[in-house]
Amino acid sequence: MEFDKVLKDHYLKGHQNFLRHVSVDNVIFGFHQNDLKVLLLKSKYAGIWSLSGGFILKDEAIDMAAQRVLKERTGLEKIFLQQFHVFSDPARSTKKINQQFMKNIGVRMDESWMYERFITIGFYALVNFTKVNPQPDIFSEKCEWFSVDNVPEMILDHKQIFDEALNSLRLQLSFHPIGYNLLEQKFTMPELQKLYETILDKKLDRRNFHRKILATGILKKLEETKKGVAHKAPFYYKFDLRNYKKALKAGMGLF
Amino acid sequence: MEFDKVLKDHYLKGHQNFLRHVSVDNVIFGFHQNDLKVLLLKSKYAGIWSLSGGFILKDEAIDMAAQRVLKERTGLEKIFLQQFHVFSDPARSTKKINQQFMKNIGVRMDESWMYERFITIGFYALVNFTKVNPQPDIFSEKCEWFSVDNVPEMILDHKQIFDEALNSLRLQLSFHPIGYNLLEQKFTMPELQKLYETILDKKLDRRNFHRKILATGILKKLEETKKGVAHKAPFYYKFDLRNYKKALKAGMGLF
DNA sequence: TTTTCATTGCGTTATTGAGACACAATGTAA
DNA sequence: TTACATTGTGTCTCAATAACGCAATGAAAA
Repeated sequence: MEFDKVLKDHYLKGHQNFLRHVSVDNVIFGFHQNDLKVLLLKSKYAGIWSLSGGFILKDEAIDMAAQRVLKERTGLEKIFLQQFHVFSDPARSTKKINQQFMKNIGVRMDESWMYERFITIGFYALVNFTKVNPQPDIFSEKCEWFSVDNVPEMILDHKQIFDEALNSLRLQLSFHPIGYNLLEQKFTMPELQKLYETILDKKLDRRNFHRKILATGILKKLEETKKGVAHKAPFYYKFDLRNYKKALKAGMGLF
Repeated sequence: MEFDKVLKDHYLKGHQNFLRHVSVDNVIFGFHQNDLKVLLLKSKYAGIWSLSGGFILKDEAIDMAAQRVLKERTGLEKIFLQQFHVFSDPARSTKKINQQFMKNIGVRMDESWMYERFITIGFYALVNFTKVNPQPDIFSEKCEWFSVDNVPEMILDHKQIFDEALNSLRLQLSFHPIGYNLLEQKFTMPELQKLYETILDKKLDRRNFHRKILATGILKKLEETKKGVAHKAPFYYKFDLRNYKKALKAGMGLF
């Protein structure tokens, strides 16, 4: 089926497969070159950036729906996903944007479930940046990473959803395996520290960070050091998954 | 309209007013006689206890829906409500219970939106026990408080929702005005301590609690003491709302 | 009236933890 | 061979926390 036909079909008959009025939106976080990033899509029709969202199959749990959408976007499976808030303002799907869509797609307001009101459940995802191969889906023309402190204008209330996600990430830092999911398997102490600093949005003392994080026992030091740096080479570390999970359950109250 | 007619009408035509597939469930907490309690309803038709739930009007935000449902149940308005989790297992509305309902109410499975799949958004509410006048709604025969460590069997996944609510309450203790909403305006130090102990599910040192909580500056000591106790009478306190709100924003990391 | 006793308010001490900073070690680049 | 940015480890100070002592209170018992 050619593209326009697929899209029109989704607008006219999608409600046969999906629940009406409910969607999921994923805020996909990655960490690269000491910078926390978020993956956004540019819609073909709206011409503006948005989160990666999708709908819920009639016999599917929302977590599964979020996983499925995430896989379509990143190719990754079994990713860490966390629901954090439901956005339900009746005015959040504004008429203005819908009318733009309507004109572009050629489906009347009264013909499609897509123009009805939607309640969306926000998830945040933590992915390994280097393992992701961003692929725009059929509704999008581009798919790109943005630094979290330099995001573009977004569709609907997606900026608000993004802000909430970042805030939730901050609050749940002590209870979720954020480092484990965002970093490479091997990483250096400065990299881990930068991740914490970015999420918490504050500077931490290098030496105290080192001591505190080691004291938790969640790290295993490797003998290998990083190559090609013009100064003392830092050691690589990896997570001791057993201890890490134990520590998270108790909620390590660092920082 | 008589009762049976109202109910049947809701089953057959409710979807004209409410969103399909989405509901809210409130876990209503109160504190009385040094005991944390939860308000439950006993359904006329299922004959088993449940949380106070409801549906979302076609042009209503979920928070407003939760407030509306709460008012119908407790008579109270402008109550502290916090969404904490979405429950979406496709199997959560089990056929077994629906069939029981169906027989009792006399509406066929294929006739009613009420038998379709529901995703529910969990809220917890903090209310002043003495201001509540529990009133069963038209679907319920009874409405009663239960101690949180002695709850009865509940319908569907409501026990799981309740457990999650209690857990969220624990995690958010430092960020939400839990004491302010659950206690009387005037309260004693032992009462406040018992509330914290119940929610955290652990004993706290009486003297250290006293000192730490006063150090935050969120309390105002009154000159009045409690009457009619067979030992040294504790002073009454009330919250210094200005300082309390300021402290919550920063998140006081006590206990 | 006096004594008893559970409980409260306030205080002291010992231990732990956090933050600030010093300094030697490392390894590429000048 | 030296300079230099950065890392790994250690120390010191101060504040916060936990553990415990004791006198004061006031209704109930004697």
